[in-house]
Amino acid sequence: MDVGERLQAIRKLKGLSQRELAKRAGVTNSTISMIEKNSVSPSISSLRKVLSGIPMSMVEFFSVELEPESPAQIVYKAHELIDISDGAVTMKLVGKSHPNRAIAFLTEVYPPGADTGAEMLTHDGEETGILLEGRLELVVGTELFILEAGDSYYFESTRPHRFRNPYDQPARLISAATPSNF
Amino acid sequence: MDVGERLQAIRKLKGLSQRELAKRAGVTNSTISMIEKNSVSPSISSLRKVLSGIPMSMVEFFSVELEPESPAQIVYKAHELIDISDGAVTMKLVGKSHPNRAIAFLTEVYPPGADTGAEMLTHDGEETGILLEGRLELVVGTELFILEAGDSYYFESTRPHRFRNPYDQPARLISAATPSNF
DNA sequence: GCGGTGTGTTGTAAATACTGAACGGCGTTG
DNA sequence: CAACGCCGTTCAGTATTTACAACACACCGC
Repeated sequence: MDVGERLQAIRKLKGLSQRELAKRAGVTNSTISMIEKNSVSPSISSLRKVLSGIPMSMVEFFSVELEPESPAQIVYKAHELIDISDGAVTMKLVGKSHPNRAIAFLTEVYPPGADTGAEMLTHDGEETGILLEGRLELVVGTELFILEAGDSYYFESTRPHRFRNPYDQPARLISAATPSNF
Repeated sequence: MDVGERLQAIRKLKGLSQRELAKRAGVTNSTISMIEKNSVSPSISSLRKVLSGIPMSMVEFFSVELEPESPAQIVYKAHELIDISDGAVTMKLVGKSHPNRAIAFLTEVYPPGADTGAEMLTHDGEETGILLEGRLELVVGTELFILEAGDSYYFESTRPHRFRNPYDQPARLISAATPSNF
């Protein structure tokens, strides 16, 4: 865990010089130099000042991955999505070549009558989505919502939930959940 | 962002006294006291020493959620999304009442000529999305992609990237990123 | 060659953080 | 009520970090 190395890598990634970053951060260039050379261990307040010039949060700073990423497919045509349909509901997952994805991003179609099941779903994480067309019924906890095209939702997946399409038109939506369960 | 308050909350959560934590961490109790009272801003090295006595990483320390969750709105009508538009690009965020959301889920519109800027973006996390209509140019690292309606993408946000719409039709897409930067 | 502008590094003096040894408060035990 | 143990705070001295101002080097235009 090398603070100086991290700072230097991030600074260069942003294309900033020590002086430029120092000016934005409200510290002197020598401070940046010494931090990067690990000849000092900056105080939290001064590191935070430095990061504010990037800008970047403490959490980001300490969790940024410095190693170059492995090559993976980036763009997917519609037919390249993984079909993980469950029963009547059509679900297609974006990013098949990302085995350790953080986000499950999918397009879903609920035909008339489709349902995630009478038993409410509960799992870890958070989920969100937006309805593109049709109407859809969403139950979270004891609350029931009727979603219409353009409506969106966001809730903690630990709350019991259920999706259902009791209408006579298919409902099409795009959703995201984290952490990914697939 | 109150370092002292965080440290005290975490220490008490672990059932440690200042002296006990100090002993495990290899610092003096007065150091802990002053950090908790915010009468000093500890150096990275000493904060790291302190955290090693818990034990806890820097990332954990800065990302721990101290407040209990408040009940939040679940369903949002189209007009209830937060507008975080940046220049020409229209961006609307789902889940305004989730201040500590894990996912940034948004609808974006790139009018003709819109661009995230000549300077490539790099930040923590991963991002994904799907193009609903129009065409959009995506650059990741040294690769250039042309997205068409129905195409999707998925990549690590640490890779320099840029979105641009050089075409004469607006591009509309839905995206998800984690962790949320907003 | 020169002067100008950019880079990162390095002395020194001032500001800040850390240690070690006090202190006062609080509950328990004799 | 003393004596003890543990708690968190405070103070003075020491150690570390920071700002300011130089410095050395590289590049560019003239």
